[in-house]
Amino acid sequence: MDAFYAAVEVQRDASLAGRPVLVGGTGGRGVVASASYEARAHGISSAMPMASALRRCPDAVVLPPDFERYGQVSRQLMEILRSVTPLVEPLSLDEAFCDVGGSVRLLGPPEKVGAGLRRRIASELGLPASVGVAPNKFLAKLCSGKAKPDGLLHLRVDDVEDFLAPLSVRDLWGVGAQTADHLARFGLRTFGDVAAIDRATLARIVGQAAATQLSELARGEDRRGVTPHEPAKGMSAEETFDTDVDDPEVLRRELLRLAEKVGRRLRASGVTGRTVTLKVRYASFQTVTRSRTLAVPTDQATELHREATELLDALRLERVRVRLVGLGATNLIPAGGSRQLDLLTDDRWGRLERAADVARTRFGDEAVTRGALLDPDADDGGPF
DNA sequence: TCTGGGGTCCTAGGACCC
DNA sequence: TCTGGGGTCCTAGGACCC
Repeated sequence: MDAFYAAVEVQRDASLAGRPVLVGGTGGRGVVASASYEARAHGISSAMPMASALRRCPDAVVLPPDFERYGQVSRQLMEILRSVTPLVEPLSLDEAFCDVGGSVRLLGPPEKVGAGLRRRIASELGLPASVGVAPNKFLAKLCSGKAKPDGLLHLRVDDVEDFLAPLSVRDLWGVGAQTADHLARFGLRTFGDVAAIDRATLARIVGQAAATQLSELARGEDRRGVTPHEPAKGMSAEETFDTDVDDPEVLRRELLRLAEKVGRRLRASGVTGRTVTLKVRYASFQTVTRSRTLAVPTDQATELHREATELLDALRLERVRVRLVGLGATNLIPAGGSRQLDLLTDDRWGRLERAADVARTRFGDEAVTRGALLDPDADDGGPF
């Protein structure tokens, strides 16, 4: 999808059409998550601080993100894609790979399928989309990027080499600003440069794994299949404060809120996490993580919070100013694997949190809250 | 008004095991 | 008569993607 969040907002409010629209953080430290093409004409791009964006374009309309809405539209989008093939692999809310190799006899050539999808997305969702049609995932993604905005690009096998050779290494999946600079120091600026260099030399520059990947991608080779359902590897939540925090109680309370969020999502997905990670970003922007792997995986906020606060205490912050805290769970394991343990132990926290899930599903997210999260001046930082 | 939030993957060192 | 060679897991950091 093109400028997805901004486009959804424009579709919802026609008075925004033709105007520079920015979706993103509206607080002092917000960044642009999505910018309409009118805003991009002013040099605005996503991830830019909102304040800088507004200096470039003071007339821009700034809207906070509405992820519930984007999620709804995303589900409709994926349904449209799945009407063409069950082999749909979402890459994010607004992007997916579709393997239409098996649908040719039924639906016609892939470029015709792509054009049809664009028409349906425009008429049913009222949103612009771009499509890349190519022999593999990497090339298709590359083409969809080159097709933007609101276009379709079909790359035929015979044209791959000529098409790729002059492209910047920045278009290689996995090459960002840093790696591009690094490659440039060795005279590697285009796909052609990377394709031509021998792999052992490339490995000395970017490491073994990256060398293999970049070498193949630069030649247009990508053997990855389209896989509809990859289980999540981790779940996390983090919060950047409007102003830096040096009060340990505030940090602990924020971690409790984040633990609730992560715990709920673990339970909703039916998984438990064995490794808990604390993330702290200091005012200096230096970022550290500390993690601990548990003997028994958990999906409970109380336990996530306890581990995170222990890791926090071990940092011995001494009122250092903190800009962000985050909490994550990785090493995910399907829940229920250790149900016997629940029978043997007194699982009151687990029952309590599952009951709260049910209440929140029925009565809304605000239905159940921890006492410790209600009054900033109350409590000792412990749960409830 | 300097730098969000949710992810994935890779590297590298150390512990530990056979 | 001072120390091999895997393999796996854990931890911390960093690059990158949307």
